[in-house]
Amino acid sequence: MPIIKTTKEEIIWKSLQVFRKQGYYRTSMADLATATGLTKGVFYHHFSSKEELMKTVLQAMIQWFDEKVFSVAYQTTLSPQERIDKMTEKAYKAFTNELGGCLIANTVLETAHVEETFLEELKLFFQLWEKAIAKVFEEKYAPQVLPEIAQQIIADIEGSIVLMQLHKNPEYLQKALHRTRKLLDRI
Amino acid sequence: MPIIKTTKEEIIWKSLQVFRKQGYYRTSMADLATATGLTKGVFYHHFSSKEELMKTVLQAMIQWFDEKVFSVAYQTTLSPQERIDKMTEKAYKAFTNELGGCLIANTVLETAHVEETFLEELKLFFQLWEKAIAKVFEEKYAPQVLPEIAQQIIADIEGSIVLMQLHKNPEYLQKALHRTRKLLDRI
DNA sequence: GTCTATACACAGATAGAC
DNA sequence: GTCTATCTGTGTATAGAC
Repeated sequence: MPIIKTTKEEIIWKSLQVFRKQGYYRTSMADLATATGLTKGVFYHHFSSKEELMKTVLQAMIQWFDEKVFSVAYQTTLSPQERIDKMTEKAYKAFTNELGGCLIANTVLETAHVEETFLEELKLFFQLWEKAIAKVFEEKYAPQVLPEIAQQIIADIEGSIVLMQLHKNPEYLQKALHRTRKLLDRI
Repeated sequence: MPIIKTTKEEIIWKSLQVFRKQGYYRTSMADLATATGLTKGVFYHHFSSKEELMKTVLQAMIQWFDEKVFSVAYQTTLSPQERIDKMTEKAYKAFTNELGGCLIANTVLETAHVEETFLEELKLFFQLWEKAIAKVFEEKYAPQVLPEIAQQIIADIEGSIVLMQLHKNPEYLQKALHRTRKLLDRI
């Protein structure tokens, strides 16, 4: 059996960092090859196209969030406050690691008006996020207002990430997450 | 005097639409030439580079917002409620015309980690926006909390634009603007 | 499986005719 | 001022040696 130096997992994870920093269109296969220490030839051995790679990266990102962040919402042995704090902490780390930012939101603004290719994955991410928030808030808010509460929280966080990126200051995100917590305490 | 078929103003405005739809990196000079009905040669006669064109476009966009939207905040003959409603209406139209979206936020996420080129313009936009909101809310909130109120409103709106773009549904933005109004009524 | 070399299209930008 | 033609670099993707 040949020794595999770089696993597919590692390629995906490193590619994700590059896409998140540079965006989809700005990132070339050469950039990705450099970042992973491979050649373009090897890259095309693993993935048939840049588009397929991006889809795989997005799916990996969504799965990671689902397992590590959104899943906390369903740990009903914890109180809503405890769940929000735990989710908040994990989300904060995820959105501020390396240079920071949310690959999903970046990709929405970059591609949504240009191609339909990634729409399904992008929508799934926000759908899972909204459901998780609704689960945590369901004891505190009426079912009719839950969707808008969740959308407000997501919008506040994503918008704060824009400001965070612009000013290179994580405080913007911190404050948004704090506002989320207050929405749970208020009633 | 030769007849100028396409004025610089028109080139800038049409380029803005293309940049907003496709993003900075994805947009080629050929795309811009097609959109304006000119040739690349003519384009480079007016602008020395794609970068210079983009800066000009961003500045035009900021000036437009400043004159048409943010200026309403300082019309102190109107009540805060009237000013918010007027600003909200204008902002809604600006963010939903054509395919919709906010060129400034798009450009932040696309370029902030890649190059410093447009940082100054991008920061100026949010600075002017924040000041305008603070002006409208100054009678209702304490000076210490005004910056965070303004940032929360901006974040909510920009995040809602992401969701609007993703689902191609302006209702997300509408709801965010409605929440802004409620922040003014609440106290 | 991993490399080098390369095909082919298109990017940004320029030259020079009219 | 506006066009056509073109330069040079880089993009995605592939072929074929090892």
